[in-house]
Amino acid sequence: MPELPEVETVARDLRPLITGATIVDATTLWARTLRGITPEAFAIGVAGRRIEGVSRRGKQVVVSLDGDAFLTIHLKMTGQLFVVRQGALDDPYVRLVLELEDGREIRFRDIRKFGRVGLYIAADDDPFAQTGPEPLADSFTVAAFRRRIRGRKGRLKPLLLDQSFIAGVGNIYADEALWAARVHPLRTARTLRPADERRLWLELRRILAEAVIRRGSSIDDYTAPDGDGEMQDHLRVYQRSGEPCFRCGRPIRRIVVGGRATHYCSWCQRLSAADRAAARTILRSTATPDRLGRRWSELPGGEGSVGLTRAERTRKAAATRRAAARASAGG
DNA sequence: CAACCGACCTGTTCGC
DNA sequence: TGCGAACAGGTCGGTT
Repeated sequence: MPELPEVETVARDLRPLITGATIVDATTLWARTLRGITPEAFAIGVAGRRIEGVSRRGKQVVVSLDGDAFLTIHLKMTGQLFVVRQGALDDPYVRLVLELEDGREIRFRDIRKFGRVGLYIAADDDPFAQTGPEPLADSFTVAAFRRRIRGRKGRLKPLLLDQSFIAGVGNIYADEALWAARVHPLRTARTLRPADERRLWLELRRILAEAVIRRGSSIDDYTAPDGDGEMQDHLRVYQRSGEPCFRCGRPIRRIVVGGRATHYCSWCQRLSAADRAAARTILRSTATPDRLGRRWSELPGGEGSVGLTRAERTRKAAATRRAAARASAGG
């Protein structure tokens, strides 16, 4: 589930590997991977172009090419990028291959086929016209955040996930930022006081910056060309349903907001009476406390550490799969 | 503008 | 043991 820190890591890993290389051909193995262009037109469009750099905008990797062209790569949930020598082991999940002049190839691997690659030549249209500001940019000041959030009427969780509001925030870092700022995910934007706005702005940036340093969270299928991140070991609420809150020890709760799992501490993240009344249906119908189980050592009378929580088992299995994917990608 | 839904996809986990 | 349902979640298009 690549969000801003994961995509930033992929872009940084890729940059020294492919900058200066020239693309000679493209092979599309799943046509819908391409956004609004046929495999034939795409291959013609990229052939002969030199890669001038790799950057990130929101959750997309941007590969700049000569002649005012660029590629956008959205990894969505399971997309991965690898650079391997041509003739590396076959992999059934590779959807697009960019062949390089120097005998290597860039592979876009994507189990669930949600990922999309776009080619833009000579600025026909701006794919980022609707994309919100970069939360880690210097220009994203607390004043800028306040200007954007004021006048919004919705709840904070969906708002943080709205890419036209802020670019790059996904389910993991939205939950983490709200927990760190002690703001309830169902709180409405208009009820935020200046101090709440400042904490949310500060914690959002602090957590995203920390996650970039830690190379992102390697959960499920996410990995970067140079290997897994470690932010998953520093998450405070995400996927910790039923486990104790790191601040107050009460169990983390899980609700569903806008179809997405949302984790929070009902003690540390308070809701006003008005917001609670408005959110009563959500809080009641989707609450699933303790569903994922907790560490034995933390149960009353529990002794020692017997086994792993479900989240831990899942992460362990996922790490094994990622290692296998890297091996089969030849890198 | 807000909120929700189904669609897009596949692999893993869970309940029966 | 096996099978199907539920789940994971980023975004888009559509509806209320």
